[in-house]
Amino acid sequence: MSIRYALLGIISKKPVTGYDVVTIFKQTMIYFWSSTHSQIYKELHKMEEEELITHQLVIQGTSPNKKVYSLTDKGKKDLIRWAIEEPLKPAKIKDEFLIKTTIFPILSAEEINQLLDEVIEREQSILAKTKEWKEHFNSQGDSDIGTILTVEYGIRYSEMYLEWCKWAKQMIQDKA
Amino acid sequence: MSIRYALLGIISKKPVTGYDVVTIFKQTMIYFWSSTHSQIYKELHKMEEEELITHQLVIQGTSPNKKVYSLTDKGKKDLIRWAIEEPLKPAKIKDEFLIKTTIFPILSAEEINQLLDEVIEREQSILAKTKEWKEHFNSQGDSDIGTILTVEYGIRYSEMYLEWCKWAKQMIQDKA
DNA sequence: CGCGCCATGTAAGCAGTTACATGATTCC
DNA sequence: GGAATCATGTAACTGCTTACATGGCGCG
Repeated sequence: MSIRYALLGIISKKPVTGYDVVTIFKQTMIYFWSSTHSQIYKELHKMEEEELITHQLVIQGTSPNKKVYSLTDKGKKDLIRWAIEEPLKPAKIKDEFLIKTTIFPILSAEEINQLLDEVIEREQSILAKTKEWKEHFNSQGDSDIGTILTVEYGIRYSEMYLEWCKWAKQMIQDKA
Repeated sequence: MSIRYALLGIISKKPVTGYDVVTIFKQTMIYFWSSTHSQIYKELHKMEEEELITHQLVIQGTSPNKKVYSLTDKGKKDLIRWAIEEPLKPAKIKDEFLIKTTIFPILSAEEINQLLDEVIEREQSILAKTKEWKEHFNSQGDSDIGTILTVEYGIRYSEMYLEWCKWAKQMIQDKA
């Protein structure tokens, strides 16, 4: 159900198409939520049925037509109500690599090292992209406090992860 | 599908009941995965059908009978195959609080502060429990490297989160 | 006598993923 | 000519959550 409020949050900043919602979602929210265009389009339809958003059809001569969504009053009220009244659900992480970590005792040193290197590479690449996005966002002169805070979260998360990997490597070497 | 390997990992350490699997899962894996007894019992049944695990029924005179599960050879092979061959899927986080963060611009200073305090309290309580579990685990003389690494991950994650919250509070004050 | 722990399961429903499906434009 | 981007959707399936359901034991 929270995906709904993530999308309402995006639309609350400015009117956007479904396609834009997907793009913005992936740019600004992958650090703490995940979804696909498939789920997002469905949720937009549901929210429109419930009158939380409306759309205006924009006929574009040549390129495909598009629906530009904006919040209704009801939508804005519901978004704020959710933010301040709805009790916080605990955060959920699903990280396969950490499952693999639990069975390190039955893997060989090489296998463990390969896995760790793989995950370090993955995380470094994510961190680089996040920093790039932060630079891009800063250079736009945009100062949306929400975006500033969540991008920083993304960076800190990746940095913590990489530190932990480095520590884990050391730990394993010491134990061997 | 990964939940399966989390459970196989638990059972690989020593034969356990479904109830034990649930308990151990919640003690050692909540930092990076989430599930419920409902899903776990179902998955155990499926895995037994596929001959990755077997059980022995233990009749307990007075208390309810229990099924003690252990890995089959097939199960152990599949677990290791998964760990070293299956490509890593990216980690997924679902954190409602960070969705709320994105709409800070439409909330009042008090509302934001209340939300932040709430989340700080939540995270402090999680961190305290994790540290407690680490102490308990250390005092057992157990030195399972998987557990050492993942508990440390849990602690570092919570510490990062709290640091970020503190930073966010400062940031919001500076902007005001 | 009630609460928490041990112990196991099922059913209904919602959330989320993957694959299928289409098509124009722009840039190289 | 082909790839990337803009643009929108549906179908089938799997995963996950919430609620329902039961019951004995040990402790205070």
